[in-house]
Amino acid sequence: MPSPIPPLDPTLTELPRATGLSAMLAGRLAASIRAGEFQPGDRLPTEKQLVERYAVSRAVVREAIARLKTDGFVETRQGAGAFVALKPGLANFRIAEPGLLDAADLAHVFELRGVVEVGMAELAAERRSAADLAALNAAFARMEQALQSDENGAAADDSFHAAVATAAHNPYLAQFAAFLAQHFSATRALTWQPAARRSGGTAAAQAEHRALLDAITRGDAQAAGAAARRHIAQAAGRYRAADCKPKG
Amino acid sequence: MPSPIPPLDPTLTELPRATGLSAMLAGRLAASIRAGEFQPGDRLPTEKQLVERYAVSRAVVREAIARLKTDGFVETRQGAGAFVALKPGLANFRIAEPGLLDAADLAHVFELRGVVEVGMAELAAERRSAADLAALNAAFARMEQALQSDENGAAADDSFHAAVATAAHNPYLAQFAAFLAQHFSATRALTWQPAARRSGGTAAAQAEHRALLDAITRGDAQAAGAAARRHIAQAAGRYRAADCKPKG
DNA sequence: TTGCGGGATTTGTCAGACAAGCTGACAAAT
DNA sequence: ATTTGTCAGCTTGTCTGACAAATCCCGCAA
Repeated sequence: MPSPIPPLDPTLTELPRATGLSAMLAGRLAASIRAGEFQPGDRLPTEKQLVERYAVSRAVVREAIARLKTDGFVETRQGAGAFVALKPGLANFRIAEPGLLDAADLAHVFELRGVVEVGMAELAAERRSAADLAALNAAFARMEQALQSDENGAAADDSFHAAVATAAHNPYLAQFAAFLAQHFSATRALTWQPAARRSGGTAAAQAEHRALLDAITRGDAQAAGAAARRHIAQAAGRYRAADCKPKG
Repeated sequence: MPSPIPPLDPTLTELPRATGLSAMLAGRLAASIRAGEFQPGDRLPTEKQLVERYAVSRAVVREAIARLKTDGFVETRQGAGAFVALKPGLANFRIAEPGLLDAADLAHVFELRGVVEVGMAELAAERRSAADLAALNAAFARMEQALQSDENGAAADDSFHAAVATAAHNPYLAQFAAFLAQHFSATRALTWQPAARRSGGTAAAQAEHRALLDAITRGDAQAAGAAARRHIAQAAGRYRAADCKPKG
């Protein structure tokens, strides 16, 4: 008889992982830049000054600076120094950790996701191949079965949205959608929780999935976009409802 | 197993823009991960092994690993080693340097930009304030003046698109649009070059700007989205035409 | 004023060392 | 036989010192 205790969920075991002095220093410097303490083009303190100021070794300082460099906040020139980038943070697009966003920011990110999903649905309707449709139908069928048998269809839900991304035939669009979706895994899990089953939320989401699938199958870009827009809006509504529930 | 990565020789450095040994090493390791030579969850070679294989110091190796860490490709655990992230490269969204994209990739990025710009235009039409409209009209007037007097209106063009982003009242959307637009500064400059003036391309772009401005002023989201879509499509067309021109 | 050293400064790289934390194996205890 | 304690070896994190390469700044000369 194996242990009656199920294995720990790896995603729940890594909370306090603010590893390292260099990460802390990088965070403080980035905060200083964001706060406007250093203007674009300004020179940062030298490594020696930072070593003395924060009482860490030069290795730590260099690692922190390197992190800011890859984040696009600073640029360094050998012999000259480290300078705040002209367009800080525009070298790559990054969003704060899922748990660190307040409600307003989350709404904005959700809206960005909606824009991308709508565009993706329209393109998917125009470009879907036979193989794309097969994948979409398979994922939909798995969600349908999960809905009937009270199983958790979150994985099938993910597969469905991934299939839409594939059908749009644009790897950058798909990668960005996956990047954004990452921040809303809790939302999708919510759709398949018992509370949502009882209130009809799960069935409503599935109806939205069906509308999207039908529009993509017909090749109706406008309808697909509208269906995606409705799906995202409803998901936002369900998320807000669940979020406010503890208050009464 | 033979080394899948050829040794690094600083004297044969291929890309002078990747300043530094650590950047080169980081690029090679990232390429290996993308190529699937290391699967998600796999352990990377230890720092000592990398030091011996590439004949660089441990500082270089550590800086390269640190870069991959902030890029979301690897995670390190003290005492255990460095591991390929479960979802490599999904910690942030990044696009290759403007000069390194081939035509197909560029088209995909352009399409992504179109999706975002359309959504942004729709939201701007719904949310624009009086101040937003004033900024839009000011930028449009500057473009109009540049068009009449044969000046370069690229800066005003940037201001106009930035004003649309502001009017959408979503900082994440605006930041992402700016991030993408970065890769197409050449396209916007193209619109205001003498060749475009003579062929009427500049005037056509201005007409598209006017349609977008009118729709946003009226608060007509659908028309604003359509105008933005047309503007991006035309810009793509102008860009392709200019790109193929040297061939004949 | 302009051009040109040349020393001082700063980042990039190297080397060695110790501390902190993990892994696996072996011995001891139940 | 299973569990627990211990330990040795390995790996990453941090510290220290040094040198090379690139840049900056200031004084000097034409």
